Amino acid sequence: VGATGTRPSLSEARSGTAARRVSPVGDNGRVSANAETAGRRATIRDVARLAGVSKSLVSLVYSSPESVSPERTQRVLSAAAELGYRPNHIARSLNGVRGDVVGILVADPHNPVLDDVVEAARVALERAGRLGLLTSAVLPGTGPAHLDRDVVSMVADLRPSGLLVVGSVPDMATVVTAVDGARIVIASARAGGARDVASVRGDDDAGMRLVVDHLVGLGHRRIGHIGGEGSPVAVGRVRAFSAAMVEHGLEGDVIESSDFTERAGYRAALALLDRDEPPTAITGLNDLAAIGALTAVRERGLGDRVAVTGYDNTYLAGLGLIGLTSVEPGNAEIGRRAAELLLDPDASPVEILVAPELMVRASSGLAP
Amino acid sequence: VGATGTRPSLSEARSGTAARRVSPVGDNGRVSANAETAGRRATIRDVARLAGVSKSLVSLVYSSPESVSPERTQRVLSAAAELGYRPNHIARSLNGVRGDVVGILVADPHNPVLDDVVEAARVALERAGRLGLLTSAVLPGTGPAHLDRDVVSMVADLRPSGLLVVGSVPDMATVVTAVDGARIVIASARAGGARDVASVRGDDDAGMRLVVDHLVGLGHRRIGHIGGEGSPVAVGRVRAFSAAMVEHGLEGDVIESSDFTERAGYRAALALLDRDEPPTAITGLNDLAAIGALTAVRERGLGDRVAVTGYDNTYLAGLGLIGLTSVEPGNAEIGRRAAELLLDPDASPVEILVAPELMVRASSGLAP
DNA sequence: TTGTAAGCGTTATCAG
DNA sequence: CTGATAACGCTTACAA
Repeated sequence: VGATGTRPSLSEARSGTAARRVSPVGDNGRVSANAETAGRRATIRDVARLAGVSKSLVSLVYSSPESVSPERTQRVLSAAAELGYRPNHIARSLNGVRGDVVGILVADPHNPVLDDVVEAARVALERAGRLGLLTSAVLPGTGPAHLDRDVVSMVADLRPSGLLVVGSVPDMATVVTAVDGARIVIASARAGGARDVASVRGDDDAGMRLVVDHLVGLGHRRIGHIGGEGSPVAVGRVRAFSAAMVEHGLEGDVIESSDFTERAGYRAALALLDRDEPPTAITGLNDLAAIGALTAVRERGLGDRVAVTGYDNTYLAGLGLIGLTSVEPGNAEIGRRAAELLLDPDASPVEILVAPELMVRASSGLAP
Repeated sequence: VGATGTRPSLSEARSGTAARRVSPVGDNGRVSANAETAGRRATIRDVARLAGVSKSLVSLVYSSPESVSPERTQRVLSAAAELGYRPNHIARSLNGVRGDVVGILVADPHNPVLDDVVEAARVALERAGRLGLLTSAVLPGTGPAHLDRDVVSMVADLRPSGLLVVGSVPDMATVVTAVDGARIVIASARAGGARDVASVRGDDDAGMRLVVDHLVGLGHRRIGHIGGEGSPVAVGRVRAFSAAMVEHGLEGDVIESSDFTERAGYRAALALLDRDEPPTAITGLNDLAAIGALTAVRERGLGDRVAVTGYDNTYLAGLGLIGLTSVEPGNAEIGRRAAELLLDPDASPVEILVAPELMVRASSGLAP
């Protein structure tokens, strides 16, 4: 999964055999307890009754197994298995317990970059035996994105032991106060004003430097950048681009783009190409804008004279028909390290930068 | 009460005074209310005290507002606002109430097609004042995808009034029994064996017919299809393709693809082009496979002789450098109608097919 | 080790 | 409309 350039699509479904039904329904003959459990989820009480122990003991088996005798533990566990019992995290959390639930709040489910981060984090959480609850924090639809406070407070009520925020969530202050007490880690975004919040993100300064070094190494001197003021990420990348250019004694030609879509990238690239001294290389703040630029460049027949680079190394960049040089920000590592930070009880609110890598493809050739 | 105006608003961080922990017992005297609420979420009791009404009345205001006098309603509401009170859905659900929560279980968060469905559904749910909780139902990582039972049972414990399953979730039987009693609607997948479950999906038969009609209309006679046995969706589309061909008195050339990635589509297309009588048009079961095919076709310089079509009309298809003719399955409508079905109390477990639309782009031209 | 009882925040019921 | 009380499933003192 997640191999660069190819990605399975929607259509694959898991055509497995219908899984064995571990049902709470009373179909396990001899137990007299089963009459009660018909039609509803088995509770701790049902388990206790079947195992012939007390309710508290059952609870103990799950919370501190070491303090219960192996024999009784076994009795409880097999009773639980027979009834298909699963602890009710909801009821548990009502008690104020910060248990094994970890909330994952993703800013934009559409964004494939965030998906990669989330996926890696979920794997890490699952390995650690935690229950990662992935939710979308942002309301879709009308107007500018805004925080879904209902969802946030619901997750908060669940008393997660930690909260992983992936991407730029609109109103972090609310989130922070809502889950008051849980550890928070932000992935793929800046911590912003939030206090005592750890964050893990890609090192955009290093990434842009990789791009510029690469292009300068190819002989390019006049290099343009399509970016702008639209978001913290965009602003950071513009700065990083300019700084990297200065390191080489060059001045970058920055053009602002209204948004960061293919179309906007296309238009911005045309504007750059129409300059008196047009750039021989164009860097995009993301892959989509860069693809728009690439389209413009190829349309003008400049495919082998003007280099184009993207950022994020989404699977778009790896498609054969596109072949866009792009910066891989290390999303999997970002996700993994964010999860580690969340799980490590004595981690401090650090800010971790993950080192990026340049994926060179056909779109960036030698300067003319 | 002394609390008036002294309680910090929610947006104001509690950075200043460290939250004093107040013993939860024995403090319900006449002590000013604000002392108690420091450091913890306001509860219905806090609101009742501040508004000078009973706990039950506060509950009533939220559950059946019409049965409470406007004056008291106002008192309660402003007290709630002052305290930053939000009902605790978790506690509510413990009680067995099927309230305004709707669970959304998405099979694969990576899949942009499902994203579109989910987005439309969330908008519809929000319009209806429901709280849509978007979660991922499938565990990432090792091996074949399998259902995250913990997440499912957690959502079930929330006692959602409805459950929207988007995409092909591995073990529907478990899901159905878990949320026993809630209405379930499946979007963008077949109901499978599940009983009494409504479903909304694209009409793939119609979609494939659109494709074949289009190609035949362009003069194509030898038409290939890249698809296979990998999933119910793939199987359905193969059948639909063959049936549509038969309608025109033609026989389709179907080639199986190991998976449905760009790379696999590329290989399959090469195999088709190497036939003794190669097809003049290639239909892919999805956009990604079709893009692989398109790459092969263009590589061989057959770009204007061999037509290629995709399915799903993902944004890949619309990119200028790709320009892939594709079937738009109406994902937004699927999501919207699924949400409607979920909300309508007397909807029956129907199976709704949404009519697709063909988006013609540069990849499908006249037959030679 | 085990059992008992209180309590988490809410809703439902029911007599005032 | 109020106030009291019992659930919901679970945890956690505290007592046996």
